[in-house]
Amino acid sequence: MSGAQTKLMILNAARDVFMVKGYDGARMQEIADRAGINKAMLHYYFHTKYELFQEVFYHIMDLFFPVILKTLEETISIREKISIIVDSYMNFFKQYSFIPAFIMREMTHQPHWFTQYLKSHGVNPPEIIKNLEEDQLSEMDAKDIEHLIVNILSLCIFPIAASPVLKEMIFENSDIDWKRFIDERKQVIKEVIYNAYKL
Amino acid sequence: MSGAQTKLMILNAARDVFMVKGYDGARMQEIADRAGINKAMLHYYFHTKYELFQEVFYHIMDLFFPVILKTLEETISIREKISIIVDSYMNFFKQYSFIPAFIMREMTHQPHWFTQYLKSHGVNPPEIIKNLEEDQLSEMDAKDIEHLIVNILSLCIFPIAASPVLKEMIFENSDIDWKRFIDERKQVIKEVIYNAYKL
DNA sequence: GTCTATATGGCGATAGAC
DNA sequence: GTCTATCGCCATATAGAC
Repeated sequence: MSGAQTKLMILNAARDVFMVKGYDGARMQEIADRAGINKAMLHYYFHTKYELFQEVFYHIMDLFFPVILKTLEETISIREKISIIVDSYMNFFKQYSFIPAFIMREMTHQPHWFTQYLKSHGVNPPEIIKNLEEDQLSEMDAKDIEHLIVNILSLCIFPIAASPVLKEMIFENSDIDWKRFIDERKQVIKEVIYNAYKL
Repeated sequence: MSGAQTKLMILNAARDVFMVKGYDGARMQEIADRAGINKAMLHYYFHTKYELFQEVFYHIMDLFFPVILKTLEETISIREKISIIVDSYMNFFKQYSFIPAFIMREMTHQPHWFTQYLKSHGVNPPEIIKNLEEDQLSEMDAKDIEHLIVNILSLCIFPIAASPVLKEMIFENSDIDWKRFIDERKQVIKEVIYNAYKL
């Protein structure tokens, strides 16, 4: 098998294991088994566990972020931006529901990975806030916009990150009810924000 | 020193270490050092690492939950309940800001600890939702209340859990700005919810 | 590139003297 | 109750043949 193919199989296997076990809980043996190779080969392609984790982490972030950044740059109303961003988040989480919990978990482990990634991709919240403040016509100031952004992130991300508990406690682990709930949320989040900020 | 005192010192040390490193990342040696004893003593008071972690986890939960439960049982309007619960959460997080991240982290490790704790303390969301639906006078149905509860939890918990990233990205790690932001949030969350649901 | 075998170190846990 | 010393295991990582 070619090196590139093997490397990809390792990255996929590593992603699956890190996702469930976290960095400390993951075992190189389990990653090797899942990739169908032996431990020595892991270290041939990725010298250390740390290096392997970093590659996995950045690959996941690259799935996640470009969508959001692109939306923010479009020249549309704040109401439309919110609509597109909420849809983007929720559609993305439908497919990759494990990512919010993964990021929150490893954030406490290495908070700087995440912020360094964001900065290296040009994310600059103070600038985003300033632009939004100038763009729109209502009387929101910078402080209101800070809260607006955090509110949208909270409403989109938390329910997915906490889904194991919410699903069990509220819906007694019913897949059907949970799916219905998540499908409803796109519209619910938009209505909450529009009503709250009169957009 | 008396056994009870030593045990308490171990629990405090263990809490601090588990909080930062998580279950898998925590080291019994580090806990012992922080408690000012040696490793053998840890196993004298708590037979295994797992047993020690469980005691720490339940102690933390006991700080956290009785407040919320008591509020839900009071005979007041839904608007007043929301006000008290948001205040309780945010006041609590002011002192114990590490708890949301800790719970979310160990939730993925052992989702059942958390739900079992909730159930053993009489938390029963379907019943809470039913009671709220019958209580109040507006036209909210059960589905609306499910989302209302998740929305409040999201707005209160997520910003605290994600604080390392938010603080760095939005406020460039300024303690003053972050404190101001958190102080504002109590009122912001209530206004968002009241406006969104016309309460 | 791929394998087996092994090095090396750190971990949780225990034995046993005091 | 408290200590020192150590066991036994399992983790990451490497050496070296093919």
